[in-house]
Formats: sequence, structure tokens, C-alpha cells
Amino acid sequence: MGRSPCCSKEGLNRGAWTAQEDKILTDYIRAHGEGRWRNLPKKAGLKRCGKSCRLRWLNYLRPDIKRGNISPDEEELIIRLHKLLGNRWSLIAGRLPGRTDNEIKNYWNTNLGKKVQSNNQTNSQSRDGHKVENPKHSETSKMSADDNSAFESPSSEPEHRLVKTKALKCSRILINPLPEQELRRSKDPINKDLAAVGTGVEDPAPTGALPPFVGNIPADLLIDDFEIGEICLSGLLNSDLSGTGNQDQLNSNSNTSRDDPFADQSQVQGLAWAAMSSDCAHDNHQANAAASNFHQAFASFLDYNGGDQWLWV
DNA sequence: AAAACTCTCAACCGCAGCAGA
DNA sequence: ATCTGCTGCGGTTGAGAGTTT
Repeated sequence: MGRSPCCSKEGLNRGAWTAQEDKILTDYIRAHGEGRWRNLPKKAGLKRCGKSCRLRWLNYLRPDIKRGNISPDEEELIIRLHKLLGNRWSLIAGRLPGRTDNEIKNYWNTNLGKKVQSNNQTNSQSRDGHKVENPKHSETSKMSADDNSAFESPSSEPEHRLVKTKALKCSRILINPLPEQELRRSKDPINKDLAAVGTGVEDPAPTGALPPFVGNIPADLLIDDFEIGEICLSGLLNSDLSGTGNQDQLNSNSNTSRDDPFADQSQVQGLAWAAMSSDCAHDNHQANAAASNFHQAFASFLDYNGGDQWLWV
């Protein structure tokens, strides 16, 4: 039983691509666009499986691809992102324009994994005065995507970062920046606009008429087409993850922050800002109002989604 | 010079998620 | 609700290049 193979392997070329195959594929995609990979080889006249074409295009032929020469900045970002996300190579690649998940994965496995591992060992040695064997971290490059050890700090000190372990695509977000009664009272068109902050979509249904909850979702948080992981990452990446700076601030809030991940208002506002595209927030007043409401609404949203998909790292 | 060994990275594989029927 | 097909992801492999002995 099982699934049928993605394509018949018979009569297909395998292994390294030739320059001619590259040209055929590139020309075809330029003419017809990406996608429909399964039918692409037949239509383009390539003796390759669709999957192979997709991979070749995404990892090698795409015009916007940077190849090689990963800069120290990029390297540092990869390390930080890997600490946050583990082996979520596609998410990491998404933060590095022009880099592919495959390239980053390879780079990690051949360079950074070893580097990070040796740094951890050095830290362990210097901290404890002797070498400490840490099997989990000695296997960094072989970690599976589900291995939560990727989120563990080399230190035994608890850190307090919240990471969504699974990417979550949202379809709509509406942040109601004012108490419901106020909105009902107000006929001010600005307030009407405010009700749509964060959506980038057409005027929603009259916000004052919204029920307190839509299903289990608080009515003041409806979400439109963005990745929750993106929001969190934006906030987190704008902070110093190296264990100083904002990290200290986070730690100092740890008593409350474990129960309420966004107890730190500045973090909340950062997240809210990340969630709102500039074309949605018409001025600072709106943005601030939305940001403060985002706090409560997002916390409710987290509860709604169940805490089990969120990890403290 | 050449055999042995190591490293790099493009490509492959299997699985999971999603959408549409 | 279930099935099917497509796409995307992460782990793994292996050919070829580079280095060492």
C-alpha cells in the first residue's frame, strides 16, 4: 500500500542537472511561472520528476538567489534563529533573503553545527572547570525537527522566550482598539478605521455589533493572512537574544511572564507593531491604541490555541 | 604520484499538511 | 468524513573536489 510515487522513475534523468536542462527549466518557468510542478516536466520536455524540477529551481536557478559567501552577519543570524527554531530550515531561510533552506541546512551541518558545538563545550569547560559531556548538543547537526532539545539553552539557567513550535497561518486579524461600548458610542470615522487596524482589508462588519466571542475567539482579535510565527519572530529578533540587554529585562519579569508571555508591555507593543503593516496604522495614536489592545487580544488568542504548541525556551 | 581520507553541497527520499473532489 | 493529488519540508545520501599521508 502507501502512496504512489510522485512520478514514474522509469526513463527519467537523475543526478546532476546539465546546463541544457537548466536552460529548459528556466525558460519554461520564465514563460509560464512557477507551480504545477507535477506537470511541468512533461510540458517543458524535461526527463525529470516534478519534484526534482522544483528543487532545482528553488535551490539553484531562481534569479534572486545568493550563492556562497555567507557573511558573518548572516552566520550570526542563522545561529540565533537556529537557537530559536531548531532545524526549521525553511523558516530560517525566510529570514535570510536570497538564501535557501538547503543551503542553510548544509552550511549548518558543515560549519555552524560544529562551531556552536565547540563553543558550548568551551563554555561548559570554562564554567565548570572541566569538560561536560552533553550528548544532546554533541548531536546538534543530527537533531530531528521534533527534538525539543534544540530549544534548550546550553546553560542550566532558564530562559524565557516564547516560540511557536508549529507555524500557524492565520486568515484575519482585527484589533478592536477601544472598549466595545466606546466604539458603539462613537460614530467617528477614525474609530471605525481603528477597528480595522491590522487587517489591511476592506471595512469589516460594524465592529460594535460583533459578539464578545466568535466561537472561542475573542471578538477583538480576528486575524487576516499572516504567520503567527512571523509576529513572534519579528518581536524576538528585534530584541537582543544573546543573553544580555532585553534578555535581562525579560528575566527580571520572569515571575509574571511565564504566566503571561506578554506582560512586558514593550514586548507587546513590539509584537503589535510587527503585526500591523504600516499601511494599516494611520498614525501613532492608532498604533499605540492597537498595540495595547493587542496585548490582551493576543494573550487570549494564545489561550484559545492551547498552550501545548508554545514552548518557553 | 597516487591512494586514502575528509569535506561540501546538490539531489533524492519519505512524510506531513493542505485543498479540492 | 474520506480519499486523492500536490506541494513543501527536513533528513539523508553520494559524487566530486580538496587535503593529507
